[in-house]
Amino acid sequence: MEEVERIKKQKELIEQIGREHEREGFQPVTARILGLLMVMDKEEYTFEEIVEEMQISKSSASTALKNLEIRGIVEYITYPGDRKRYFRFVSGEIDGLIDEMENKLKRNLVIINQIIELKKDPNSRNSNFLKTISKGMELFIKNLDNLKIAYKKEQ
Amino acid sequence: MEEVERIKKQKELIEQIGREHEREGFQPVTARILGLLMVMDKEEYTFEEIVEEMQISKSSASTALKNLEIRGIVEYITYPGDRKRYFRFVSGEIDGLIDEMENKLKRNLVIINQIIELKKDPNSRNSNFLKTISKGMELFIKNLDNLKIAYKKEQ
DNA sequence: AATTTGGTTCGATAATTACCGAACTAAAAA
DNA sequence: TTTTTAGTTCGGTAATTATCGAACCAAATT
Repeated sequence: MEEVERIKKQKELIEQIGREHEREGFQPVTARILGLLMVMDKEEYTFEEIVEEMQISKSSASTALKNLEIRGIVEYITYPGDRKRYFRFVSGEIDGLIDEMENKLKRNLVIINQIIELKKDPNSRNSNFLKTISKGMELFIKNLDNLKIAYKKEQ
Repeated sequence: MEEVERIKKQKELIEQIGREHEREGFQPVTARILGLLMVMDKEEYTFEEIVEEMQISKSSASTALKNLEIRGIVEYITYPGDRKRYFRFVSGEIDGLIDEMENKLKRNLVIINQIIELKKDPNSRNSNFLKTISKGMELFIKNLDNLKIAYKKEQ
C-alpha cells in the first residue's frame, strides 16, 4: 500500500474509533484524540501537536485529555529538560480490560438482583427470567478469572 | 418491607436502570420505559398506560417503544378482541446476551486488527500492545461458546 | 523584573438531541 | 357513514451538551 493511501486509511480509522467511543459516552473530540493516539505511527503527541492535528481549541484539548487520563486510557510522560507533556495511549495489562468488563457485569448484576428482590411475585414471568440471567451472569463472572489465567499461559 | 416502601424503591430502580441505559446510547425516556417494564410488578403495559405512568407524550412513547422493539428488547402481544398492544420486556434466551457481547467484541477486534495492519512499524509500542490485545480478544471470543454450553448444563 | 511557554478554568455560544403537539391514518364501533 | 380508538409521523421548540475564547496561572526563560 502506498504511504499516502495508508495514512488516509489511518485517518478514517480515527474517525471510526471516534464514533465507536462516542457510543461509550465520550464526547466527539475526546473520542477522536483517543483514536489519534491509538492509530498513528507517531505514538507520543504533545499538547500543542494534538491541538494542531485535531484543529481544536486548547481548552477542548485540555478537558479531553484530562478525561482520558482520569479514565486511565491515556497517560503522559515528560522528558528531562522539556516542560512539555507527551501524551500516549496507555498500554497496560490485559487484565485491566477484563476487570473493566467484570465491573460492568457486576454493576448490572446488582441491579438485576435488586429488581428480583423487589418483585411482589417471585414467580412472575420477569422474575423467573431475571433469575436465570442472574445465575448466568454469576457463572460468567467466575469464568473471567479463569480467562485471566489462560491469557497468562498463552503468552 | 412495607408496600409503599417497596414501590418507592422500584421507582428508584427504574431511574437507575434509566441512567445505566442512557450510557448505552438510549434516550432518557426510552431507557426509563425499559426500566418500567423490567421492575414493576405489572409486567404488561398498554401504550396508554405507559404514557400515563411516565407522564410523556404519545409521540415520545411511540418512538421509544419502536426503538426498544427494533433492538429486540421489548415486544408486544395482543389479546383476541382487544386492539391494544401490551408491551413487555422480552425474556429470550441468555444466548442472545452473549451473542450481543460477542458481536461487540468482534467489531472491536476488527478495528484493532486494522490499526495493527496500518502501522508503519510493526514493533512499535502500540503495535506490540495491540497485538497482545488482539490475541487476548480472540481467546475470549472462543471461550464464549464454551460458556453458552456451560449455561445449558447448569439449568 | 518582564516575557514566554505550556497549559487550566470558566462563562458564553453553537450545535445537537430529546421531546412535544398538531395533524394524520387505519381499524373498529356506534 | 360518522365517531372513536389506538396509535404514527413530522416540524418546531426546549433542553442539553460540546466546544470555544478570554482571562488566568505557575514555571521557566530572557
